[in-house]
Amino acid sequence: MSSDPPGFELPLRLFLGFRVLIDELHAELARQGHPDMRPMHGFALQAIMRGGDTAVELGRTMGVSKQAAGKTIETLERLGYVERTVDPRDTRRKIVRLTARGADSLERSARIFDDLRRRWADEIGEERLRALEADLRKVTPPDVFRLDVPGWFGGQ
Amino acid sequence: MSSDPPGFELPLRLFLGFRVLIDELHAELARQGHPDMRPMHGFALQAIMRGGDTAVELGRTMGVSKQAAGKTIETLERLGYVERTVDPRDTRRKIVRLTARGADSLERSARIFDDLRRRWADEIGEERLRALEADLRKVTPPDVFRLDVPGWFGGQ
DNA sequence: CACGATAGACAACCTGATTGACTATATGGA
DNA sequence: TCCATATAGTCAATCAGGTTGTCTATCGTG
Repeated sequence: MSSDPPGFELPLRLFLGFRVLIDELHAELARQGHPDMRPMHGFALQAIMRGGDTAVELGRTMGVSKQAAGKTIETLERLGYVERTVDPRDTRRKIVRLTARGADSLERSARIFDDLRRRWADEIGEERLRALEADLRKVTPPDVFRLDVPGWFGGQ
Repeated sequence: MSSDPPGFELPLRLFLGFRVLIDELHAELARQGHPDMRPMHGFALQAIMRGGDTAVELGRTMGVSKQAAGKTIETLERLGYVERTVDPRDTRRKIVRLTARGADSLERSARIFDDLRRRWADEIGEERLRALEADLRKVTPPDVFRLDVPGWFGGQ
């Protein structure tokens, strides 16, 4: 009977797989006119689309402080991916909205991710890829957009 | 015929899987007497064991500058995970070595990772888990320790 | 023995996160 | 109606971890 692989390989492979996909996404995004996009920006834009329409909301969705979310929005605004307008019904709030450029980057990202998935399917087989996705769904939280992603690696 | 899942789910699931394992590792490490360990520390300690016995070497192994590696070593030294001695044959070099505490943290990590892997195997089946690992090996770089991990997310 | 390469340290700077404090605006209850 | 409290956004200080550039000490070789 063959022994199990060491447990430490699994997280590393998961991370490497993630990293490979994200790196290829951004290499291709750069080729398609979005050289300034960073991994975090895609997550933030997604979070903004799904109801994170103010700094506080975005912070809640991404699991960071409202100040950090505000800085991210500032960066995205400077890069031309979002714009802010005041909420006429509550002048404290500043509504964040994707610009055409922001929407374009998300559409291209979706297409590129589909292409990358197809390449993995070619490599390991569509059946195996579906199984891999189904298995990961079993061992990860259901809501894929509640990432709490930024800064959890290494920080404090 | 059923349509493919959207491509963007794959990287997110990979990341979430990674994150779940790392978070549980560190929760358990904290319970076992290593509350100060951060994800990066584990990688650095591993890299130090595998031939990264000076700042320059560690930097090369981890894909960061020697200055960044030096800062990491400083942190690990302050936390009591490594110690530095001068190389008697080359007084420029300062040899980094794991302390007993550093070695203990790696042994515990290995055991915890094995336990976590077993839990995944219970959940999705040993066969499926082996298939998942094998498939990921096909689509990721061979050397699992050359991560270039720090700072690639969001940087520039 | 002198010169080029290497190891480590120091400084300045960048990014992205945090907490704390402050201002302005809403909102709900006495 | 008015005041207390909660909320949105911003500013400032701080931290971690990364970068590049510079400097010194030491090594090793032609």
